[in-house]
Amino acid sequence: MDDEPEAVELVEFNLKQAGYAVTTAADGAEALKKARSQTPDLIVLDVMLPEMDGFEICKTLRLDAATAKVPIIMLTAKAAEIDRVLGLELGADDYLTKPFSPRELLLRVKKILSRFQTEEKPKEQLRFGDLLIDLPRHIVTWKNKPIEMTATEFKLITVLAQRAGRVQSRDQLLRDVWEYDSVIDTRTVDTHMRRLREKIGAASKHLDTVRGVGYRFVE
Amino acid sequence: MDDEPEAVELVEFNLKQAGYAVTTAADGAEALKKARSQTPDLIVLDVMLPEMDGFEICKTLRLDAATAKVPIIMLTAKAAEIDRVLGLELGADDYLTKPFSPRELLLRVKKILSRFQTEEKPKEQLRFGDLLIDLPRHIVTWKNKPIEMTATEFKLITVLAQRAGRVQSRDQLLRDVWEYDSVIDTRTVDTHMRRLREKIGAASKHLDTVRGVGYRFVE
DNA sequence: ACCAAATCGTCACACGGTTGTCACCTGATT
DNA sequence: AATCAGGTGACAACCGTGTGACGATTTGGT
Repeated sequence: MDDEPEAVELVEFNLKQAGYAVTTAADGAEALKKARSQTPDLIVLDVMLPEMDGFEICKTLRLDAATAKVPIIMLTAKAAEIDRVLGLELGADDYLTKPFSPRELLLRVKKILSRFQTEEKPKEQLRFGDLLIDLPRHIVTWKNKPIEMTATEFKLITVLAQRAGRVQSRDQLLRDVWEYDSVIDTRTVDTHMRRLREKIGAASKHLDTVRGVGYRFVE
Repeated sequence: MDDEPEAVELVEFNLKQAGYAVTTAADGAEALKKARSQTPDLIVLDVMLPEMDGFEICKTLRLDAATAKVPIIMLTAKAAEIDRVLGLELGADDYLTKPFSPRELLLRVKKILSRFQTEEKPKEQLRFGDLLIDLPRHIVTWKNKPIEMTATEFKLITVLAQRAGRVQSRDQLLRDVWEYDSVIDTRTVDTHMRRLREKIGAASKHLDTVRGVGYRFVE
């Protein structure tokens, strides 16, 4: 999130090289929207932005419950701004004065993330690209649009997503989705997978069939 | 409690800003004395201190019955000290490596305090658009007009609204609204939901049925 | 204490969505 | 070519929920 396209690209490139998943935004409004919908692990925010400046965005992020706890690293040109940036009013977690080296950025990112990862919480949401599974709300959305789904289908996609990457046999799914030692035909799983795929449309790319074994959720 | 006066001031300023009552101490002896006489809710302790170092103070605090149970956050410069700080010998509750951002400190303080103070005060009023639920007054209004409601119905809508967004199963509702290990039929919940919906009229748009799962209050 | 009204839990019924199964088809594997 | 695993369409049974009604209990007023 920056004003100079090259700078954005530089940050993006370096973080991606380091193995982080990166989303960028061209202006403040987009930044807020994306931060809200994706709740990232960390936000790198430039003070200088078109329309709404970084200070405003920072404050707004802190006020929204969805983003209040997301650590923020501010990019600033003036050393004089540092106090304000780190202070209570804005509440950024760290800062970098421009120009900065990619290595420096990575160090800060690593430090912040390692510090905040110590707080572990049971996952209430599963996100894979545009697909979001919200457990307590019992809602699945694709590109922020809700997908109608029956209780069984919801359970099925949840179990698969929670074991993403690992193949689940039909018997395993019957045990975990239908619970008890279901007297149910294993082919029933196929039918539910079909209905699930129909409903989630493009998101069905996440649902792999592993011939002779079972099904697998891929990221 | 720190060796560098500025750092002490920084911590003090930020904690006070956040609404905490703060007492400071210039050295270890003073720290021990104040801690014993005031038994604070939380102690922030720098490892580097004149005369008696933070490790010693920490141990001493733990030995004294008056302060043994007070949570301690240690400030340390060396990451290598972390194990010792959190270990059994010292038994600090959390740590921060310098330099740290004020926000980070606040987060830790909040986290620790919330862990030790199980007490949470729930909101007194819940507002969703034109719908207002006033807990202490035991009144529900829609567009400022009061809605007559029985005690059970009020409890029901309150429990649902307090967990707004999250689906509540019938069993969960029976536990939380009717209390007891209710010998009550889960279908009873349906009946009360119906009566509730009738009474609140248009506001019933907030009450979702999630088939096969339970009910959900939506904003 | 008595009666009337309100409240509460349960039941039976109806309706529509959901579910499990089957038969058939397609594409892969041998 | 034969076989097998999985996709697909259709369908009947079932299940979950909304709804109206009823008796039991509680509440409140006289």
